[in-house]
Amino acid sequence: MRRMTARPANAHQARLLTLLRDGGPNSRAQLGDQVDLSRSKLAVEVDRLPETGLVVADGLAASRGGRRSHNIRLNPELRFLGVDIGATSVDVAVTNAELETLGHLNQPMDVREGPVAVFEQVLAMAAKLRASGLAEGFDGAGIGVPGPVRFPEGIPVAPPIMPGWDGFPVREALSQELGCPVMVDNDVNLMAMGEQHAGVARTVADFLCVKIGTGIGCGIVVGGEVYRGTTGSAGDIGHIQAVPDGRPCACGNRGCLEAHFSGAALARDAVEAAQQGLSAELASRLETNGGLTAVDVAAAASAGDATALDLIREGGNRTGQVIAGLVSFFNPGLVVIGGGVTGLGHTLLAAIRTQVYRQSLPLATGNLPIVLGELGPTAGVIGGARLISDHLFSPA
Amino acid sequence: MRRMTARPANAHQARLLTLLRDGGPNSRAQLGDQVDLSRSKLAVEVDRLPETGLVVADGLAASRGGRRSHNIRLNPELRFLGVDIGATSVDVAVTNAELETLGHLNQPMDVREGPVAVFEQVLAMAAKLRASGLAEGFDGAGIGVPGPVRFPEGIPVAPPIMPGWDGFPVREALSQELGCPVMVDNDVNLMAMGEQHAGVARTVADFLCVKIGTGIGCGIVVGGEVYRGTTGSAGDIGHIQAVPDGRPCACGNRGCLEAHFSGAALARDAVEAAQQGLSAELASRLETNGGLTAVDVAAAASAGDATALDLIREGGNRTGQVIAGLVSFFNPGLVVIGGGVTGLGHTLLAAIRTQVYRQSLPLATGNLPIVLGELGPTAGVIGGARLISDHLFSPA
DNA sequence: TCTACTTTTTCCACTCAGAGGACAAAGAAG
DNA sequence: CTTCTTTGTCCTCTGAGTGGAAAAAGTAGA
Repeated sequence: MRRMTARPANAHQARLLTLLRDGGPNSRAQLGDQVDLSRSKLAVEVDRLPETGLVVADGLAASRGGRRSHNIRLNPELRFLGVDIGATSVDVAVTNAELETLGHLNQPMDVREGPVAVFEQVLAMAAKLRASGLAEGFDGAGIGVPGPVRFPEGIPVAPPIMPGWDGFPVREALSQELGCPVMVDNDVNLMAMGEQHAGVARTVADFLCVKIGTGIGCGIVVGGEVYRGTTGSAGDIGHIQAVPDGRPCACGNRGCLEAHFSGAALARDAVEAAQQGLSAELASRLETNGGLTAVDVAAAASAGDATALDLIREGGNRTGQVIAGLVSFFNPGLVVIGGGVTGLGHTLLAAIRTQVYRQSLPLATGNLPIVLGELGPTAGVIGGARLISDHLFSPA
Repeated sequence: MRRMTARPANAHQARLLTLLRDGGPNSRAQLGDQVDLSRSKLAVEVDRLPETGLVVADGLAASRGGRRSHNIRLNPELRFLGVDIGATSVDVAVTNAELETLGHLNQPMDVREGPVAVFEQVLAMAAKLRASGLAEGFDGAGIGVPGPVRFPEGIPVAPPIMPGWDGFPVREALSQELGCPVMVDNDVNLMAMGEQHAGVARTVADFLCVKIGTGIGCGIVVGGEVYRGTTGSAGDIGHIQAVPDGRPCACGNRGCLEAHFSGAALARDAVEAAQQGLSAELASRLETNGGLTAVDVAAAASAGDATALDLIREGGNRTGQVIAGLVSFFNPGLVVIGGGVTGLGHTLLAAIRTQVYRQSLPLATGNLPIVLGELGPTAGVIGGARLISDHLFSPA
């Protein structure tokens, strides 16, 4: 039996909830230092907070030189589910209400199998996490899918790499199955929210989060809020033209960034190079595994293989050129690089940095850090938990 | 002697002021229909509004079937000054508090002469407008400059085409000279605000406003608010690489959009074409005027000159490619094209549209209008008036 | 142990924004 | 001249929130 939780009654309670989420257990007095409310008003709101089921008392705090204060904290039994559906694998994690990961599962999986098959898998993984004692049930879930989403309804729209998902009511269906509130968003937005909450972007209001996986996307954060665009497709930078008259892309155009550099493109290029005998390292790996992925290229590169390094550098240059344009346009305070190819590490990062710092104007790049994401594969699931907690911790 | 005006005391008054600005004179009853306040509260706020000096009574309204209501309106004596400093000319206009243009002057002028010379000119133009009886004095001024601005302080920063302006305290200096509040912003942002207030973008929350003049810039509006970026240089798209290893640009790089298409680049290309004997039309104009500008190219094009048309088409293609990338990234609800080259009209627009619709994904372009600005050279000055009115009509 | 000082919490009186009803004022329609 | 509608004013009531006083629960030194 699932406990029922209620949304906060007003903006004050919402603010207190986020303070408890981001700062952990806290005394009433300390909360008072952080919000701008009179003692009396604070007492009233704090007293009412447990009625929502989201907050519980937590004993006495240490003395600060006088009477000891009462601690409160978010209900430690609350559980959020973060789901990050990638093109070729799915991550599912359980967090507590403070968005700390308690358990994390990853499984290979092809999104093209369609929503029904994928969610069967996701639900099985969620059940497994529950069976291992991490949760009795879920109080909310945040789902990331690799394509544009009509955000208010939580429905994917015209996702190029996910045929069969167009119009599928993800939010409603999963809410039914899980018996809890669900929010759905593009996976890059979730990654951005994850890095914002617990990663490198904690203190930046305007930043970009470029995710290079099977495809390429970009989370856009404006004033601390994710920007999704008019139809929910903002950040879809994989099909920006990077090479005039370049390679044909699945979208029908030529020279798209994604056709020249992405997990898929990199793997294809590596196979080609191996077959042409350009790299003994890659050729032997191809023979051993029967195929190559970005991971193989990363390994070959760190073994010093020149061809692998060239592939990474060239891809980084292409990506860097596109990012340079976005930096000129958007003037962010930070650029985060993440996704599956993060394993390519500093070779990739150096190539991207070179292009951006060379091509964008000094005013935009002067104080612009370009860094790898801190959270790796957990960014997405933490972002999912963050998404649903933002929803549940806001007034109804 | 200038009257003193005060800022509204609270958000309700601010809301009423913008309603009066955007909807003109209005009866108390009609205002009541538009705001969500009880009659008593509304009466209190409306009664206090004249204390600010911004609002005056305006007789009785027509009956709506019962007792006639009292009209109020923004003080008809209020005057805002809108100043749009371009690279090669300056526009100065006077508006009333409803942001209607009462008088408008334009003069050629080179920004490179520096802020002192330019503002001497601007003040002379403002004095001329005042002398012609349009204003006794100014209650506020909004200034647009062709480069990035540290917005809160109103100080240009590192403007590439305006040497000598870096760090000049425009806001403070002009506030002194004019004796009224002043706000300063990038000229493309002003154009965006102008088109938002009185032009094609009245109903759109997220849009881009591309201004092609001597240089190229882009105003970015997110959720109805201008987005300025971390250092105020957002929208600086003139130096995005449009042509790999293309022409050298003043910024030190090669292939910048601005180096390939802008008022300046177009004029240069036209001269070159004329000298090479590619176009009799352009050659004769070159001989007559001793030089060519975008206006000549526009005239030649509408006379059917093939070379001129080619120049415009190629420029449009370049610009369209860059815009296509921005559309994929930003997913706007509208793209406005404006600036000095608007005279190139539909040839340019068609080229841009072709590229954008071809290169961006259907989800982003499906319902995306790409249109010419409606206000032409008045967009900037109206935007300036809008900028200062937003400031004056918000609680202090 | 006792005393003086701090910090936290509760209690209470007070202010203020705002809502909404009653009613007066002003006009329309017959 | 009467009846109905709309508009504006007045007055009371409510609920959010503030800030002071005092109680509760500590610490630290004599």
